[in-house]
Amino acid sequence: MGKMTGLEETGNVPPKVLAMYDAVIAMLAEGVDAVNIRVSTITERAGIGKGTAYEYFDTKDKIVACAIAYHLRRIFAWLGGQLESRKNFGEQVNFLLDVVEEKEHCKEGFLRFVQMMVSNSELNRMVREKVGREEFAPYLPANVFGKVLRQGVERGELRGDLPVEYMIHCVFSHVLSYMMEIANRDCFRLDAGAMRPFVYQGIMGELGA
Amino acid sequence: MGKMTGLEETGNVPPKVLAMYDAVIAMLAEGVDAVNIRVSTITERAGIGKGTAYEYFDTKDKIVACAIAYHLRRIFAWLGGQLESRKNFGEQVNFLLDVVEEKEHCKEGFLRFVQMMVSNSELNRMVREKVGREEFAPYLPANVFGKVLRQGVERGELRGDLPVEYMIHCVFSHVLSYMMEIANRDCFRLDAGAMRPFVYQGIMGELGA
Amino acid sequence: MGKMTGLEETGNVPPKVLAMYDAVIAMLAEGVDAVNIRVSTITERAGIGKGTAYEYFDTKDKIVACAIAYHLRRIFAWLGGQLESRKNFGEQVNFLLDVVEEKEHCKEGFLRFVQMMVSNSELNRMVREKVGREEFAPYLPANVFGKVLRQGVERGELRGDLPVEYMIHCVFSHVLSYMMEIANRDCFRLDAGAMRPFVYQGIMGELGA
Amino acid sequence: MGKMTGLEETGNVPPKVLAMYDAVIAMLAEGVDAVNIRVSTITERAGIGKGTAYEYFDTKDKIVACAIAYHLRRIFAWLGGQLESRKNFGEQVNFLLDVVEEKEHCKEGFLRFVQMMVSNSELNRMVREKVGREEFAPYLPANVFGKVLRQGVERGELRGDLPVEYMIHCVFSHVLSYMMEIANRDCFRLDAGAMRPFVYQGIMGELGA
DNA sequence: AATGAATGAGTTTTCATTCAT
DNA sequence: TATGAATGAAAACTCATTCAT
Repeated sequence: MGKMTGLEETGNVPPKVLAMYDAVIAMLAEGVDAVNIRVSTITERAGIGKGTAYEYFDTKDKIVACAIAYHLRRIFAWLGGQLESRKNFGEQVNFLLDVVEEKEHCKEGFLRFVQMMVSNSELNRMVREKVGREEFAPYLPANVFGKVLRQGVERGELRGDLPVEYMIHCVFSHVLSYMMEIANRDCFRLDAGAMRPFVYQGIMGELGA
Repeated sequence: MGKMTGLEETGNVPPKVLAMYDAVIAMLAEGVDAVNIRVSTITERAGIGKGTAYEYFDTKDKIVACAIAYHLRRIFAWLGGQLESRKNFGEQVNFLLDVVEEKEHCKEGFLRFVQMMVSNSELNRMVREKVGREEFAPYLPANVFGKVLRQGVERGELRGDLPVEYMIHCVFSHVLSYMMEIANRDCFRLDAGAMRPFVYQGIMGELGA
Repeated sequence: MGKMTGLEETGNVPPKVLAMYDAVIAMLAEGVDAVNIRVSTITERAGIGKGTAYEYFDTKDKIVACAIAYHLRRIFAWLGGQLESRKNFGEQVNFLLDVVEEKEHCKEGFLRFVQMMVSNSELNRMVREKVGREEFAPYLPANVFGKVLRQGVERGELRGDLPVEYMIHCVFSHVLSYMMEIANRDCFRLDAGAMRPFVYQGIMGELGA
Repeated sequence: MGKMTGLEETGNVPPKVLAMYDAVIAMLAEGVDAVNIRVSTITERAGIGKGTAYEYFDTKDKIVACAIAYHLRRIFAWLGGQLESRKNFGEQVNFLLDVVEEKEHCKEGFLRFVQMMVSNSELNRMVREKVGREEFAPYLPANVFGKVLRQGVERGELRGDLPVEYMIHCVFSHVLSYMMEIANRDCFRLDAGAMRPFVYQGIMGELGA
């Protein structure tokens, strides 16, 4: 049988593979370093035999890389859906800042995405390769945000004279830094909470019509 | 003899330890995943015996963590010095964007810093612990940027009505995202180069007097 | 799979484990110090892969401790069987003294037992822990000798007015010292051989009816 | 300078060597396995430099073997002196049983002696070699006990018709087994305490005039 | 397709010993 | 003589991968 790519449509993923993905994601969320995840732990937690992992994947790294890619896709698909359900850009930004303040899976996905961007590890190179493929495009943060921003311009809420690329950059950079500041107060020595209104103002001031 | 911490003053680091740090940093720059760095490789490249590594450090992870902490300190000390030698804020921002566009050590240090912020791996936790100590404070990006921004306000180039914390956030987020966009065109699908003027404008427009 | 304890019933020990036990015992008999036995040597001699050892045991010390416990049980089970097949106490004592004079496995087991009693090494503590368990009770020298002595009393060959505990002590102490004297003529400077009749008389004189 | 043998007269041992011997003996008494004693620990506890150990000894094993030999000599010299200060054989036996019941250094020395007798480890072979030399003869248990026993015969307290060798055997075996039974109740499952009068009687009955 | 016992290459770490000072 | 920094050989242990069932 052909091996998995991590880019399959949700419905197309065999249940055992799904169980493996879930096991990997759960361990990452528990703070286990990706490189320290063991095949035996994955298969144990997935409730399958160790050999079975090799029916679906060639190497351990591919298991983890596919799991991460699958996870990122799921997260950003969910994020896109959520954003589109908000009625105006202000609410959308607030929602993003909320997401970034909570501890859960979405924030974790964001951090994972950044990590993938800035790390040269073999594993992250593999994930980048997957995320760079055409199938993944609709779930790239650039496109998720881009869609939202274009709608904001169309609705007349946002300035029309800025390239959409820069608007994406603007939202992404503020959200990312805000998340890092919250996550690492010690290293930033900023009062992240008190800064939220400024961050909100910063985005709206720059992009608002 | 006491073991190393990675926070020693530059002059206080024994030459063999310095050679080890250099070996680690070189490998990281070559794209070797931190977790795949071998003690035997470090000592070979440092030109010392394998046992010697354990005279100065208890474990391999501590070697790598100290090397990274030492590297970050050096980079941000250098960056601070460079920024202070520019005569106005506009030049300082341009310098930052230049730094971020080049391929070399400073950019690498920035990426390493971000990676440390967003990763939960045991190694990065160790680095965070070091970077969070009092001795490191003057080299934290927050403080390096903070100093520059306060001077800009004093010189009347920058708005005085924003909390310096937010100003730091603003510079840091633009610079960081710009760097990520340049490094990963595939994932962002932005024309990073064409965006530089906008990034510059974004920072100056928000913070300028 | 569960790890070995060294107290499994003979039939329950997987063949690879048995091969490891045999390798350990053979090396001990060859005079290799327990602490100098290498995992790689054990597995080589057992004809299995090194990793396999760790399928059945957590650490090297556990391999050796289990092998010794298994060996002691086998030896004392054999000794008990042999003693019971002799028709009277005199023959039983003679058999014990014979055993102690020969160089082979039984004597080696006896010495191993004594060593375990008088040494505080981590390894010997582990063996003591195993030998102190309920499953091992029937093979403890105290019980092996106790059974024989009680039968001697019942048959009217031995005095009935001594506590069986002391009778055990009496046999054990004579046999043990006789063995040490034979093994270390230099340190005792006794003519061990010439002493055998006296040892025999000592035991019989004290315990005989 | 010539290296140490462990058989030097007490007054002839250089103070640094004495400090090393004490460090070794202390560690053994603390339950550290002889083979796990490290040169660096010995010299640290002795308050000397690591290299200094090699001024006096060729190898680590020789350090430990000499320390044990020195210790045994000191213990059995002390024991001989103590025994001779008791006025009759009954008191001497009682003294021996007292010694064996206490937890301290003398008992430890006895156990060490037995361990040396029954173990084939390289280290114990080295100690045996030392203890077998002429200089050590006066301190061998066989001779220490032999002297006492001969005096008992001369005083008419003990039977004159038994070879002194067997009398030594008799005392040694009872004392040794009693000690082992006390130290390892779990493995012997005897009520060692209650047995003391019988042990005393056993020795006196067999050897007494 | 699914399994898990078996494997051994690869890595960290220890520590006796050396030797320049 | 005394030292202790430097060394590297040697050993335990891990875990991805295979393959017979």
